[in-house]
Amino acid sequence: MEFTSLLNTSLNLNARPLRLLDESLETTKVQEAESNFIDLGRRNKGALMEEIQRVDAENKKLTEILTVLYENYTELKNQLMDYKMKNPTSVENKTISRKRNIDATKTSTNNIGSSESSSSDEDTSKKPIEEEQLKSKISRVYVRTEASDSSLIVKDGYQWRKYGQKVTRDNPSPRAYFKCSYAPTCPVKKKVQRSVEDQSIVVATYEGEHNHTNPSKLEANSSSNRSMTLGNVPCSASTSSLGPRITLDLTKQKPSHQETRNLRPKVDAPELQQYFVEQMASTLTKDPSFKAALAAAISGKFLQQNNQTEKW
DNA sequence: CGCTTTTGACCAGCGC
DNA sequence: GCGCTGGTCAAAAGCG
Repeated sequence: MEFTSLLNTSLNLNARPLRLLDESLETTKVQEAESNFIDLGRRNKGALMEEIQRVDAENKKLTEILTVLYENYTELKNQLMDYKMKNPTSVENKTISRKRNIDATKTSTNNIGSSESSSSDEDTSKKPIEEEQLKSKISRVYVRTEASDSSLIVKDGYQWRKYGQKVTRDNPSPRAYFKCSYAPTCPVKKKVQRSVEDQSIVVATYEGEHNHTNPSKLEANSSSNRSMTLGNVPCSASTSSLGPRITLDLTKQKPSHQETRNLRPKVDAPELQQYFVEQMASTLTKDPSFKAALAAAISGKFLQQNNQTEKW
């Protein structure tokens, strides 16, 4: 995961120069500032450029620190996952029944950060092959939504038909049952329920594999799209009737990260890729600090361009 | 009118 | 055998 290197942490760079401009305004006569704002900018141009360079260097240092922190976090997370894989029995209740055992295993892994189900039983040799195959096709995704939003809808690009809803014992929020309705023969089912720990997180459990292509992919392919590569993560941007869309291909990673990929095999599923993309876009657009930073960056860019045009 | 959602009833597995 | 629980069915209601 090289997301940190892809993140632009320099969004606040322009905040300081703007503030510097305001401070300069206070030291000069207010009337002069109002009558000749641009002239003031010229006089402080040297100081501004120096400040920008200083902030830029500071930003690079912070980016490096952030990168190191994220690498340490990823390393720790991998070690934790590795430990869980090697000691699966430590989180299981051995006395519960086989059917309930599956649910118990799911519940035990019902934490943010473990984005998949990796249930492994001790008596695997006794189980039918079909059940094993079915279990291997169970995947889980976590969707952060508004806690007040009671609709258990997880947009993953496929068409789902709700066929039931049930209140379970271990969770006060109801569990919704969905079947894939895009193809009549598609056996995929989906269970959606809010997390017990965090009501703003919706847990979607997928069972089976789609025997058809993702409808949203067909739509995306039909529209004009252009591809680009951000670091090690290829992605593509496209426009559709629903608005601009950015797609990250999370299946392509560096060879040195094969271990990490093995720990999260379910991310290869196309519906999960779609889900992650939508979540990232949703999180970014909902974040007010991101909007503010983006606005500051854009306004700063305009200010810089104005100074350059004044210069010519 | 056809499709989707809602919701109570029903069924199967399991523990006691 | 009975009760509990999760999962599914199907009729009714809602919606475009």
